[in-house]
Amino acid sequence: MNEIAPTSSLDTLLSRNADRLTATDSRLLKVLLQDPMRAAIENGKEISDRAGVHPASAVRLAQRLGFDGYPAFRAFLCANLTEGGRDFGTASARMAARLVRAEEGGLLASVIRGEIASLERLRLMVTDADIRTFSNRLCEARRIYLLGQGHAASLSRLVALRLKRSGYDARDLDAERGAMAMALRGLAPADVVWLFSFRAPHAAILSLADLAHSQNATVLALTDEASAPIWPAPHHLIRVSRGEAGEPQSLTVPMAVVNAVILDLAGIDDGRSLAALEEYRKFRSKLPPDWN
Amino acid sequence: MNEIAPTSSLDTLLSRNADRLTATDSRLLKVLLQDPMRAAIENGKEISDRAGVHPASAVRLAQRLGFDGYPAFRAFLCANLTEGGRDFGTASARMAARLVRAEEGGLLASVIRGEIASLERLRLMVTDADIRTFSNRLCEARRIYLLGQGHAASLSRLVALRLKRSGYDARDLDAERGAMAMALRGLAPADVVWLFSFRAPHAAILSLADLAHSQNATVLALTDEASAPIWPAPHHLIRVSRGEAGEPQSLTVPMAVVNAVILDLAGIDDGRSLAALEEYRKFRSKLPPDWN
DNA sequence: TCATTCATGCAAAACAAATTGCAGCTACAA
DNA sequence: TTGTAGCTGCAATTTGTTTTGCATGAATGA
Repeated sequence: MNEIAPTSSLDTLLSRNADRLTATDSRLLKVLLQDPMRAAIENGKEISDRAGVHPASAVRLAQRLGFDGYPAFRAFLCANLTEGGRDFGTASARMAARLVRAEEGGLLASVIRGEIASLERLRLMVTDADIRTFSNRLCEARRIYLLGQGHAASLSRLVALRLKRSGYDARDLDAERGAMAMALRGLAPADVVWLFSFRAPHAAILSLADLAHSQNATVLALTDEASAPIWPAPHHLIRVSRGEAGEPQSLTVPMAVVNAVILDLAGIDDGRSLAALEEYRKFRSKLPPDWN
Repeated sequence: MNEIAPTSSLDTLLSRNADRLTATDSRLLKVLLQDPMRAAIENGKEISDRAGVHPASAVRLAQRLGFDGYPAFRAFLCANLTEGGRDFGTASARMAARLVRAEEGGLLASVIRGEIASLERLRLMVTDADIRTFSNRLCEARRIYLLGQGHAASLSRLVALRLKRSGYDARDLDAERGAMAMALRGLAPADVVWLFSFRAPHAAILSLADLAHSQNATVLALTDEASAPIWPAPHHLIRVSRGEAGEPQSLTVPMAVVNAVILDLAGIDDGRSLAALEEYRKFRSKLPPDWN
């Protein structure tokens, strides 16, 4: 059997063989193209059942298109799907879509609308009890380790800074790349590890979750809907939506969550946060004004 | 076999059975969670091969999680993947949930209200023309240097990351602490320096403004009302209010501004941003899933 | 009208995946 | 040390999927 050039797409493949395709093939292709994602997941029998044709026809279609057999065809579909990025809503596609929509009432207004809509949705997805759980764990923690990757790293950095100013021993592990083993040396059951993940979790996140579990430390996680689950499962998880309406890259929603947690923390830690903040302010005012 | 409630997510499923899971299960789950999409496409044998365990272990994992067998588990993964991506919960369900929670004036609700109020005020303080000025300068820039201190550093980090992904030569100077002289070596009139300052400007901000002026580079600044003036004065300044109503430490408002700028940039740079984002996505999809 | 061609379904065979009993192994407790 | 429980891989079995030979029937053209 002749082999399929890895670059050729399903479209070109179909148009090249358009004349050779039969009525049954069309029925199959109709079903197949209607939901390529599903087609990539199912096997030949399921597809042909859905198309109302015999499984043998699926095999013959694959062969007519130049594949060795149905499995080879399915593999091709999968490759097209994951690489070709059918993967619903790519970053650039979403940005483009947004550019179009931004017409009405100006760009900034549209961004603001989106952020507000995302915040409104947050109200429905997270409860005060979720916030309280997080602040309780932080309050009890001996030390707090924070880790995020990519955009989430900006957030973990911010949280580390604010927790430090509130008198907590917080460490942003992203700031200690390359010396992470050193930083994590003393990870103990009394410690809390707080993970931030907004897409597929980076290996470092999973490794840290693993390590934390093995050391019996408490694991908190703040993720979005797009994020794949973290394993081992965190002890406490807040999952927010950064979706559709909002600017997908924005950290507005997760930032609102951490703001609420840090604020709640100040309410339950018997003045520890407030005292530390006050002390920090005083200390800072004594320094020459150009110090951090 | 007990059946899986259709609502339960993989997360809850895993945490519910966390204690029953074995070392082999973890190896499987690690592989599986690293690329759930791929896992949903592959069969039990392929997954277990990739995890380096016997196919039987994949079957047993599925059974331990309460499924009849591996195929049932895979079906569950697929359902999670296709539904999770889409809008879960109907509009009416969300409306109902909202009515229940609308009354309570909890902490999170008040944080959200504050953030929204701040965003509303932003609309009045900044115009699309301001945004456009920034995006124009960025678009023309040969190279973009970013600097923020304290909380603002989280923002400059985020902006640097996003500009880089949009195909611009952006450098977060905070990441190069100690080597700043090195990083700024080639600062030229064609360059843009973007400063972020939300309180009294740190000495480094002022020095950089000074240096940029002496080299005839363009200086942009994003500050808040509390910030003392930057001197020499930046060529373009956006000043936002993070005040009273909102959580004063929050970066929501300045982040909305940078989101708008980056979005506007994509609209005026003739596809440069969109092409770079697309290329980045493609490149990324070719890497093993645990790379950043 | 008849012969040829080709698409299709059927069913059997070949192949691949999933499942399960079994035995070896390890960890832990008595 | 010995026993027990439980995890794991192997291999045989069961179950499911894919492929192919064959028969049917429809369409085309001589």
